[in-house]
Amino acid sequence: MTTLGYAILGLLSREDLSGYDLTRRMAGRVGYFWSARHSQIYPELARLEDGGYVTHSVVEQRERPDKKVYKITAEGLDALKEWVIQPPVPRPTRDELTLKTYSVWLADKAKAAQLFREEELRHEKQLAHYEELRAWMEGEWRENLTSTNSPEFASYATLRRGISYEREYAEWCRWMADSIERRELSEKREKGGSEEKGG
Amino acid sequence: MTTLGYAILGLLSREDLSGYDLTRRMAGRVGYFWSARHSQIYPELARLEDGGYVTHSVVEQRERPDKKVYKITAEGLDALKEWVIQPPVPRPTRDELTLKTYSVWLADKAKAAQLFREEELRHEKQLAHYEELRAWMEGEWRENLTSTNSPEFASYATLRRGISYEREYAEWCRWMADSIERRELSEKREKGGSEEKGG
DNA sequence: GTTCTTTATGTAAAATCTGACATATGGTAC
DNA sequence: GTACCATATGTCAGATTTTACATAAAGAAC
Repeated sequence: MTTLGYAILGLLSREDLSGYDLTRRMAGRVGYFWSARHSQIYPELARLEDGGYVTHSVVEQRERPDKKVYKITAEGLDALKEWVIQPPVPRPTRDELTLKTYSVWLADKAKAAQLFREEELRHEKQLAHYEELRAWMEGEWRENLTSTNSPEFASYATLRRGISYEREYAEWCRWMADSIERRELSEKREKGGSEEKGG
Repeated sequence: MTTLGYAILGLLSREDLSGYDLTRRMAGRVGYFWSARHSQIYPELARLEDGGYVTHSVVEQRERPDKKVYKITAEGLDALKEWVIQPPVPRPTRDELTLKTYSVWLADKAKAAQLFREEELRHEKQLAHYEELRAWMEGEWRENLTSTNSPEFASYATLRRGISYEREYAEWCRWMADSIERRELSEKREKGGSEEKGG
């Protein structure tokens, strides 16, 4: 079983869904920390059905094409429960912006500062969106959040990770942009202001 | 050009290295936020040389096998400088522990709490290691860190990202473990206080 | 009526990455 | 002397992921 398989089972454990529904979910919610295109999802669903983890039934629709709605089986639910408590396989963290940072000493400083400023904004926007969701959840789900046995708690916990992740990232981007701007300014001042720059 | 190619150029812009050296670097430093095995690095070096981004010379050694030492070219350096200030291609964030969290409502709570406790420890250890490096850098590189034009500043900036990333992750794991433990306790209390379980 | 969009399900080619296989030098441990 | 380890460079099979190709129903826009 692949991680993608468990991601799909995680969604199907909450509600029956079609491949198309799953594809949309994989661009939100779970998709904050896992994602897949439909070209990965359809074949994976076939493999899951082969393995007995899901079943499907065809639902005929009037004003839309027919769809296959997938349901998790008892075996699928057991596999998912077991997977959840296993330590995650260590995967290397790949982050292109941090990799670029390693070579930032070579870069045009004005453009570099702008890059980090833009990324700061991007992460702050995502953070603001998450904070809205959080406020909504804490209001709407007040009772459900008191029990770790509710899917609502699980969604909330995932969102909390998203919030602290985005906040941390935005703050680091701000520190980077500030650092570059501040030091460029002080280096220009040292040179005497009206001079041109050199190597 | 692939991101891996730029990761290699980033290392070669600081010092000439062999494929073997690069492989070791990719498991540290840069490797904190990008990594590759030697089976990826050797073919990529050949492609980089094909594209004119690097050249190599064979260095004969007495007590070890000969090695190919790679050097970045002017074209390679230009490409790297340009890449650094380009916005990173948006990649989906994949994090298996957070994905597991989405299904934690199904899990055995004692085992789930233990999982997050272990992950908390793992990230705190990594954090402690990074903090040591930070203290060393701030002492040893005091002068170099005042200029954004030094590779030392770039290394330090990358490390700062590592530090805040690990701190954020450890804190969230702690919050998760605490939440699960606290709520499990209160639910047991509600069921009838005659059986007392620890703290 | 033709084009565009949303819903809906697939396949295929290519890129990327991991894990295993393969070879060779020379030092140290037993 | 032989087994193991660090150095050193490669290939190949397979898994994973992305991008593009492909089809089809029905409504909405022009």
